[in-house]
Amino acid sequence: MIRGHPHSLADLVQQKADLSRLPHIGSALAEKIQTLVKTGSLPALEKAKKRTPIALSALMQLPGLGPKRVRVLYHELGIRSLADLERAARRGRIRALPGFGVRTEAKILSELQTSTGQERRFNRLEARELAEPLRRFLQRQVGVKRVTIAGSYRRCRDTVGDLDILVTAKRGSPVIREFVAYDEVRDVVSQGTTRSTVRLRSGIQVDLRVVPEASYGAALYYFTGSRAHNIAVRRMALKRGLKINEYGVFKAEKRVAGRTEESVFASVGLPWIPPELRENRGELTAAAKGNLPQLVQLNDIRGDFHCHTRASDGHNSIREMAETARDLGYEYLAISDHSRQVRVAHGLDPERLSQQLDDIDRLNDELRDIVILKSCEVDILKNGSLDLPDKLLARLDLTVCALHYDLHLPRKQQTERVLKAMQNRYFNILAHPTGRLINERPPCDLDMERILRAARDQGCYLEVNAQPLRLDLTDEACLLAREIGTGVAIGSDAHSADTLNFMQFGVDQARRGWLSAHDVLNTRSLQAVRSMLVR
DNA sequence: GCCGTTTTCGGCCCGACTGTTTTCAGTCG
Repeated sequence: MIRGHPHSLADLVQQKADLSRLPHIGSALAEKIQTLVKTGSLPALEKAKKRTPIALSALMQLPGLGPKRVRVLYHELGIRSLADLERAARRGRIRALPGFGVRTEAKILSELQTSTGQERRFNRLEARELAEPLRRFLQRQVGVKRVTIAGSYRRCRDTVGDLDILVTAKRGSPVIREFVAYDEVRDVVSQGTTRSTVRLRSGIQVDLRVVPEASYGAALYYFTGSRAHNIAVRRMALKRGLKINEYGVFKAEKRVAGRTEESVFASVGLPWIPPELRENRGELTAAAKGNLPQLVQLNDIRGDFHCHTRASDGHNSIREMAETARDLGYEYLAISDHSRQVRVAHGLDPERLSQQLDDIDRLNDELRDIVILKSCEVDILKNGSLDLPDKLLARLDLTVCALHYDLHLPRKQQTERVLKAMQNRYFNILAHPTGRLINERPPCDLDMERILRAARDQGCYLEVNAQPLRLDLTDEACLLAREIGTGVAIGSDAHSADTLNFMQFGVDQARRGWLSAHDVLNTRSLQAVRSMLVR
């Protein structure tokens, strides 16, 4: 709850807000949070640390070991680290413990060999490339009707830890046997009659669930999650004397819903909630009040403000990019090559940019059904000034401004840097605001709330960068933008014509942040965009 | 430790798979 909250709880404590009004925070936690913020330490935590070695939590990371077994290992054998565990297992001391046996001991040893301890998450493109071939494979199996990838993949999270696949099939279908025999399977974790778990060579875990067609809606709902959302809805059901499981909604023994997801939601008096919102961060209250947002869709997108050509580090010409954009149904496409500071990407100096602007004029005279906008991905220099002279920026239709260097500045300095850049009247869109690269580079330290407020007040926009490695803003930052009332622009940041369609990933991210078409600049007509960009 | 168009006390989502134990606890999603 705290991690997903748009505001820092420390700020809320300073403002003397009543924390116990937040969901899942009662009087006890509110008091502890206050103590933590005010004193920097927490007596209850220190006490718990004394009672239980903190290292024990590492043991629970191992598949098959939970709190009960770790407790036995610690109390009976004094095991408090992975090294202790391995030693005990090799000496055959674990098999004698109550609740353990020879097989469990062997499994522990084998997990110690294979598990790295830090399972990585996969970005959306990686996940899609692993999931789609498997989905097609399952679809071909005898007796299979539907194959749907559920879980965080369906909720469009920026990364997924595993794949959850739902299959509806006739009784007796060999789909699970075929699943564990899939070519990419490295090892089989479990295999039953209705579900199975495997690990693929890539390291990703895949959970397969097989249910009859009549349970499709209930199973899809259950398997989509999130867990927190499911638990909250099952609670609502309990209050109505209903039970929800993956087979349907039940009143006593009688099945009253479950063929579709809509029927499951209806059983607790709610409209269907889009998967992207199912995180138990307010969607249930909103749905109950009829206040769900009308989420932005790919169809709403009328143009793209961020793409590259061969002039900097892209792979296609302006014409090729524009024609592809036209084929995607866009009204406009802004060419935003790098500015000179970004030398590794062959960034444009004033002379080359000005040549490009002339080229765009000529192409616009020639091309029909698409307007090319003049833009540039202008570097924000360390002192907060822009990398190109105002005189040249004035010739552009818009700018997409970004940090590429000095990403490690302290929070205050980094924030001031961006705020100063934003004061330039030619600054329009802050591209990939935090600079994070998923699994590669952490976000830079920015006071996002201040930046969002300043952007709103000065008529600037923040980008939701659609590159699967970036997805920056995060969904949480989108939520904050929505609350503050700051507009966003979804940009593909395409470096080739065939990746202009990464736009979908950006739209998904905006949807997770509850944004509607109204909140997104590039759902507007060209005429509206032109006037909205003037500061 | 949270929560309450039943409740300020007594509940707390639900089911599959595995392995150990002979009917189920532990773990997981």
